Amino acid sequence: MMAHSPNGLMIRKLESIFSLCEEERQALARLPVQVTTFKADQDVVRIGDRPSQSCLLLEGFTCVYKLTAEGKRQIVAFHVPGDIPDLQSLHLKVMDNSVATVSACTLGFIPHEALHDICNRYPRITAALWRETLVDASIFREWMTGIGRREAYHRMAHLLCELRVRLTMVGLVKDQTFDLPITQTELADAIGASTVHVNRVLQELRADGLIRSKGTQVSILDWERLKAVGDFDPLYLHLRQDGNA
Amino acid sequence: MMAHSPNGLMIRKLESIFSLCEEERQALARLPVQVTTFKADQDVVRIGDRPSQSCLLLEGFTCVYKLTAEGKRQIVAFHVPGDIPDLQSLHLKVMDNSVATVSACTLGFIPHEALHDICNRYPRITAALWRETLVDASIFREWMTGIGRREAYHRMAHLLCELRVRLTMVGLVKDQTFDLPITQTELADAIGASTVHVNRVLQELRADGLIRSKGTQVSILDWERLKAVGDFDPLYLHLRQDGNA
DNA sequence: CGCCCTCTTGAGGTTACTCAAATATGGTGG
DNA sequence: CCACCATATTTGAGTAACCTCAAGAGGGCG
Repeated sequence: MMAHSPNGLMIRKLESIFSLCEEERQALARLPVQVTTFKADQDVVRIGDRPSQSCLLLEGFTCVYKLTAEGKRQIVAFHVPGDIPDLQSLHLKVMDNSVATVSACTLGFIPHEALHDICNRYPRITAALWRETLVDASIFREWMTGIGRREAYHRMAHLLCELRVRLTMVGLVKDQTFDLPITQTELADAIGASTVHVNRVLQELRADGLIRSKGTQVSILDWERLKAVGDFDPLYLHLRQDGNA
Repeated sequence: MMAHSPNGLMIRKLESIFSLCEEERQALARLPVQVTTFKADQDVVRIGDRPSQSCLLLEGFTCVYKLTAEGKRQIVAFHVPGDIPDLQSLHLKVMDNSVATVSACTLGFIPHEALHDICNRYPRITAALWRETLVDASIFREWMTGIGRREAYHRMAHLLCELRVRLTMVGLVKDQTFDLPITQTELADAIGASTVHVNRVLQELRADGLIRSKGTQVSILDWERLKAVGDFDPLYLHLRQDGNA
C-alpha cells in the first residue's frame, strides 16, 4: 500500500521533525535494512531478549505488550507504519516487554551498530530518534491516564481518535475511513477492559452515531463529538501540525 | 539528608550506568545548576508550558500528573532524588503533563542550553540521559500494565516494591524502612483507585503482615511475599545490580 | 485550644467482569 | 461455488471490584 523504500519512510518521518541536510539524508539512505514479512499474531521480540537490532515498521500494525503473573495481557502501545517499536533496545539491553504483530506486517531490521554509528556522526539524528522515544513515552502517559481515570466508553473513543490522527500522518486515512485490523480482544487488552465490555462499548459508539465499521474498516462519522467523548487533545502526540486536516 | 553538591548526585547516578572519564566528570561538575526549594503540593511546571530548563530532584518527592476533562487526576510517575522529572522537555517543546512536589523539595534547575552543549560534546552523556528517559518510559509501561490488569491490592504492593528498590538505589532505605511522605489520596491517583479503596487496601496489606507504617515511615515486613503479591520483577527498572541488598 | 488535613468506617450504587452459549465472518479446500 | 472450520463478534445473566457519598476520628501546628 505504501513504503517503497524502507529508508524512505524513515527519512520522511524525520523530515517532519526537522529539515535534514543532504549528508544526513544520504547517511539514512545508506542504513542497512533487512526487510522481513510476518504473519499476524507473531512475536517479533520477547521480554527478556537482548536484541542486536531494532525494527522499523513498514506495513501493518504491531503492538507492545506485557503479561501479568495471572496471565492477563496489557497492550501498552500500538505502532503504525513509520514507527520503531523497539527503539528502546538501543540503550536498554534487556527487553522489558514483548512486541508482536497484530496484522500481517513488513518489518525492516536495522542493526544497533549501524544506528549507533549514525548517531555518533549526526547529533541531530540522535536527537530525532531520542524524540521518537519521548513521544512514545508521552503516549504511555496519556493511555495510563485513560485507563486509570476514564471509563471504557471514553477510552475507546480516545483510542480511535489517536489512531485516526496517527494514521492520517502516514497517509492511511481517506474520507474519515481507515483499515483497523485489530480484534476486539486486542482492543480490550489495550484499554484495560474485557472483550465483552469492548463489544458493548463499540455498539454504543455506533448507536451514538460517532463511528461506523464494516469488517476491519472504521469510519469516523462525527470527529468533533468523538474527540469530545474521548477527551482527546492531540497535544500529547507532539505533532508538527495537528492531524485535523 | 544527602546531596551535598547537586552535580555530585547526577555524577553518581551516571557512574552507576557507565564509568565516566575525567573530562566527562568535570564537564558535568561545571553544569550550572540553580538550586531552589519548594513546599509540598506546588506545581513545578505545568502542562502547556515551554520550559527552557529541566529540573534535577535533589531532595524530596515529586510527581508527574495529568488531569481529565472531568477533573480527575492521574499521577503517572513519582520521582526520587537523583531523577530528572522533566528531562523530556529537552526535546519536546511543550509540556504534555504537569510536575508537582509531593513533599517539600529541593530542585536544581539546569538550562537546556547547557544540557544540549554537554550532549553535543559527550555522546556517552547523551546516551546516558536518553537511557534515563527510556527507563522512565519502561516504568510507565509497567504502571499501565498494573492499572489495566491488576487489582488494587496488588498494584499497591507493586508500587511499594518499586519505591523500596528505587529509594534503596539512592541510599534512602534503612532496615527495610523508608520515609514515604505521600498521602493516600496521592497514592490513589497513582494507582488509579479512590482514596477510600486505597485506605482499605493498605489496611489489608498491614493485616496480612506485609508492611507496617508509622506516620510517613513505611517498613517492609516480608519482602518476598510483598514482591509475590505485587507481581514485582525489577527487570523493568533496568538497574545495574538488583535492589535486593 | 481549635482548626485543617488526613485517615478511617459504613452503606448503597455502578461499572465492568466472568462464565456460557449462540451467531456471524472469513478463509480454505474440495 | 459451496461446505466447513477456526476465529471473531454478539447476547444474557449473575457477580465482584470498586466508587461515591457521608460522617466520624485522629493528629499536627499555629
